[in-house]
Amino acid sequence: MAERTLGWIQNPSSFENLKNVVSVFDKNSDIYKEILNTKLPKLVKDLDLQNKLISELEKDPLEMDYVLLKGHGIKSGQKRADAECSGIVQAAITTQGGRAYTDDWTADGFLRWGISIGLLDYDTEKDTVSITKLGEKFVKSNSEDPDKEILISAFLSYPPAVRILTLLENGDHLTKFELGKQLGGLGEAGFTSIPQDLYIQAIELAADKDKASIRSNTEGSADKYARMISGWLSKVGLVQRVTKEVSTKIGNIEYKINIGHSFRITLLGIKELKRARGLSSYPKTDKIVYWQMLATKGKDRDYIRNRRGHIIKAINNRERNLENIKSYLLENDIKENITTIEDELKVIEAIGLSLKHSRNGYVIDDNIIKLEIPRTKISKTNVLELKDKVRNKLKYVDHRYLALIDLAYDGTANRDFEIQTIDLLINELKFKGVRLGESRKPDGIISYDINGVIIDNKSYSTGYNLPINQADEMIRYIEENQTRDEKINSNKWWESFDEKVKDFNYLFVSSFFKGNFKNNLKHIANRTGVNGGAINVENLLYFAEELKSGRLSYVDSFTMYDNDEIYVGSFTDYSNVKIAAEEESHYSI
DNA sequence: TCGGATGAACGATAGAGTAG
DNA sequence: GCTACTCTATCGTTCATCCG
Repeated sequence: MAERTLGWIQNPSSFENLKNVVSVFDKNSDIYKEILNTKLPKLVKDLDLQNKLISELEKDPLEMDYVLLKGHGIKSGQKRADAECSGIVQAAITTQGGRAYTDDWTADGFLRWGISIGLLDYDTEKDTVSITKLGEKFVKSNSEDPDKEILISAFLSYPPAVRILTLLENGDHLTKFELGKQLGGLGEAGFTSIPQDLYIQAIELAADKDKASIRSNTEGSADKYARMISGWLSKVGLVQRVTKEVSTKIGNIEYKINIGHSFRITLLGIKELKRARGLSSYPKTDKIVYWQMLATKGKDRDYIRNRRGHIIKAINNRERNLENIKSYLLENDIKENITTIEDELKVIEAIGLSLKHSRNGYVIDDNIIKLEIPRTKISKTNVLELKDKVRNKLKYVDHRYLALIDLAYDGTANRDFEIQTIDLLINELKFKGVRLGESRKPDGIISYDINGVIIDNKSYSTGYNLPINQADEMIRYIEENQTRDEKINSNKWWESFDEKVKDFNYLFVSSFFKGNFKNNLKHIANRTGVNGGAINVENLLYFAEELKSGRLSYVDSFTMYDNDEIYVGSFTDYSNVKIAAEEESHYSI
């Protein structure tokens, strides 16, 4: 079975191009003829491939191979911009720069789009795509209003679009960040969302020349999904794009910026949403839920897809309580605790399914089509084990922050790890703070009353040994903060500390610590006279839990920096902290 | 900004190498 | 010479920001 991801679409937005792509599956369309007779012979240099693509297009019925539709990427060493046309769908789209074909990723996006909203149909076994009745109708329609009508019903069969409409339903005016945060995997890998107030802070603290690029370059995947879906919905009149003024406080000053990617529902949107739910005389709209849309990224992708898929099956049009869902999962070789199931239900809701909760349990009352769960048994990795273990211990901290575990172990996610760590400390907890994180600035700082902490984040899949150059960098920051001399560092990052902060500590945060890090912690303290510590992501979350539950006071929390690794030992029901630390290699996959 | 475009991470896979 | 396994180079998939 081919590895595919469906349901989440990054690039496509133009209805015209969407129609071109669906038209590829209609032998009578002009696009079909042009691709077959002109574009492929001209654009595909590799003659073997050209013949393959042409004979694929001449098949009857027209059920085409996903790989040949999408095409492939580049040979190693090549630039993407130099890639030749290698797929049928690539040839269906003329690019922004005026090139006669697009790249494999955008082609993949258009295929995903057509499949996800039911204009195209995907066969998981054969890895092929064909056109649906609705797709045929879309290709044949040749004016704007019927197009819109078809697309509205297509979008209403796409759960993430229903999710966006539902979030806006009560009249809220939401930005792409506010929507993205509540869409899909809720912050997990593949669904990153930028915390809005950190975005505002970043723009406000940046030099004028940098503001525009921060605006255009700071966008998580989920934020982007929200922007694209809202964009489609606004083109068919279900939502309206209205600039929103948002604000946040840094210190005692309130900063305001405008975010253009903000949306409201329209009257038509409310009406169509009701119709999709079957609340009028219309029948309920079927929901297209491919197994391939239940998770998108990471080693545990297939395991999570199965877990979510079985939970959906368990309660689709049948009410079950948590215990019964748990046993249903067990029958399908998935052993999970209640907390995990509760969190998964939130994700299922955030994907856009209609989850109802009553005294007797949970039910999804959508008519779900296309959901087929493969029978192969998959076990979870140690990172997911850790995540689910910590999940079970967090009663106060929002489980969204479990994403920190993914990020800490994902060596490529350093920036997001910094952002989400500061987000946890200032938005979920009561610290004041800022994420700094540019060159010659610490990753972030936090404070509470007179106490301040300089924070350094490092995401590493195999653990962090705090090398001496990183320790020296921390020493430099501590000394810069002590002398506060503009001549030494002109960016004056220390001014982001509240004025009353007098006592300072430092902190390293990573997946887990190993090697010589303890000596380097002591080295930092000896050199600067400032005490600090290192905390692994697991204990960071327990630390947050202790603070949020009130079992640990903010003032007392500053006594924990004693130039060693910080364990949250007082944690109830957690007697094996030390053991877990000694077994750290256990999580170092 | 809109509507994609890009470089890169990382898993999958095929072919080369090798122990037995 | 052959099988079964490992090791490596390349390929394919999918972001997570980037950008004309």
